[in-house]
Amino acid sequence: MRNKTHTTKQPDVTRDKILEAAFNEIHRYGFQAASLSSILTHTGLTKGALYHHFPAKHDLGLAVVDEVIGRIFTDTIFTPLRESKHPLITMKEILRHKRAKPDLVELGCPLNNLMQEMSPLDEQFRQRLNALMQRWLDSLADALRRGQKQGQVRKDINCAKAALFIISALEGCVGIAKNMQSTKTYQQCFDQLIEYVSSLEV
Amino acid sequence: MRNKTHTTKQPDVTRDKILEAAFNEIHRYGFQAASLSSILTHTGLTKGALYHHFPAKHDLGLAVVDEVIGRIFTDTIFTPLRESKHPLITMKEILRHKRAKPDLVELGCPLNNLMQEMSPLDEQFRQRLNALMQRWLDSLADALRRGQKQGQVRKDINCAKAALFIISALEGCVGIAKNMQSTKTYQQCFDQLIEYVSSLEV
DNA sequence: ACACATGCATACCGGTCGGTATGTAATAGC
DNA sequence: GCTATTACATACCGACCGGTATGCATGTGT
Repeated sequence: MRNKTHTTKQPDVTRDKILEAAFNEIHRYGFQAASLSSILTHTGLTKGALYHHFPAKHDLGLAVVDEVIGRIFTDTIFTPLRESKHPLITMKEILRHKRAKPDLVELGCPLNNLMQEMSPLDEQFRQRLNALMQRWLDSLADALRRGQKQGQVRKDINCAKAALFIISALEGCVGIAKNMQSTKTYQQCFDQLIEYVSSLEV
Repeated sequence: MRNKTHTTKQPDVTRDKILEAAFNEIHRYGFQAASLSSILTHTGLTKGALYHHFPAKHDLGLAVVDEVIGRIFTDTIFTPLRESKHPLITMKEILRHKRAKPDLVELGCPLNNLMQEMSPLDEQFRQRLNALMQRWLDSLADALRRGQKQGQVRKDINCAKAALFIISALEGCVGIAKNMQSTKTYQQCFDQLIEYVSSLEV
C-alpha cells in the first residue's frame, strides 16, 4: 500500500511533527533546556513515538540541525546563491528580505543560537553546525567571486574573508537586536551591513 | 574588629568566590544549565553559604551579570574609552588587544552568550544585559564623536549607527570563531573588522 | 489468513535539579 | 562575658528530567 493519505499511521508525518516541535522548543529554550515532554505535548504524541524515531535526545537535536535548520538555509540561502546568475544582486536581495522580515528579533537565528550554546559542550553538535556554517561561507564566497568575474565586485577584495565578515556581522546584528528586542535597531544594523556590502561593489 | 586578614569567616570573600565560580560555570554551560552543586564544588562551599548570600539561582545569575561581567567591561572597555584623549586610537588598541588574546574562541563572549540564551526567556536578565550593551554602545558612539571633533573620524558617518555595527560585527566574529574553534578565523575576521573601522577614518 | 514487524501509548525508574529546614560554630554588640 | 546575629554546614524534599520496559493496535509480507 502506498500513497494513501488517510491511513491511521503515517510514520514519516509523525517524525516530521516531532522534528518541527523540537525545532520550535530548541529555538526558544536552547537544546539543553528543551524539554522532551514539552515537545511531545505540542505534538499530541508520547515518549513511545519519540523514542521509536530517535534513539536519544541528542540524536533528535542533531536531526533538527541537519534536517530542519539545514533545509531552511538550503532553501533560502544556499540554493538561491548557487543558482543565481547575478550573485551580488541575489545576495543583497537575501539581505533586504531578511531586513524586511524581522522574525529573528524575538528568538534569534536558530543556527547561531545553537552554535553559541553547544559548540563548547558537544563536539558532534559543533561539527554539524560548523558544516552548515562552512556551506554558508563557501556559497557566499563563491557568489562574490562570480561577482568579480562579472565585474560587479571589486577585484581587490578577498572573497573568503569578506564572506566571513558579512556572515559574522549578520549574526551579530541579529543577536544584538534580539537582546534589545528592537526591530528598529535590527533594521538600522542591517542597513549598515548592506552599506558595507555595497562598499564591495565596483 | 576589622582588617584582620585571617579570621575564619570572611563573608565578602566567600561571596566573591561564589560569584567567580558561578561566572565560570555560566560562561561554559550557560545560565540554565549551570549547576549550583557544581559551582559549590569548585568553591569548596555548600548550599548553606550560597543561599545565605543569594536568595535564589536567578539572583545569583543577575549578580554575575552586574558585578562580574559588568566590572570586566567597565575596566577593559568603558573606562579606557571614556578617559582616552585619542578615542579612535584607544578603540583600535582595544580591538587589537582582543585580537591578540583569543581566549574568547573557546567559550565566547560571556555577555553575548547570556544575551543569546536569556533575553527571550527572562525580562530581568534581558534588561540587565541590555543596560550593559547600552553602556557599550554609548561609550563607543561617544568615542567616535570625539574622534570627529578631533578630525580623526569622517564627519559624514552616523556615530551611533557605526557603533552599533562595530559591536555587532565584533560579537558576530567571536561567535563564529567560537563555533569553528579556530583562532586563525578569529583573527581573520577581526582583521576585517579593524579594516572597517579604518574606513571610518578621515 | 496467519505470522511478523512496525508504530505508537502507558507506566515506571533513577538521577539531578533548585530550594528549604535545621543545626552550629564564629563574630559583633553591649 | 553574655547575648544576638551572622555565616555557614548538613540533611532532606518534591519536581522534573531523560530514558526504559512493556503492551497493543495497526500495517505488511507471504
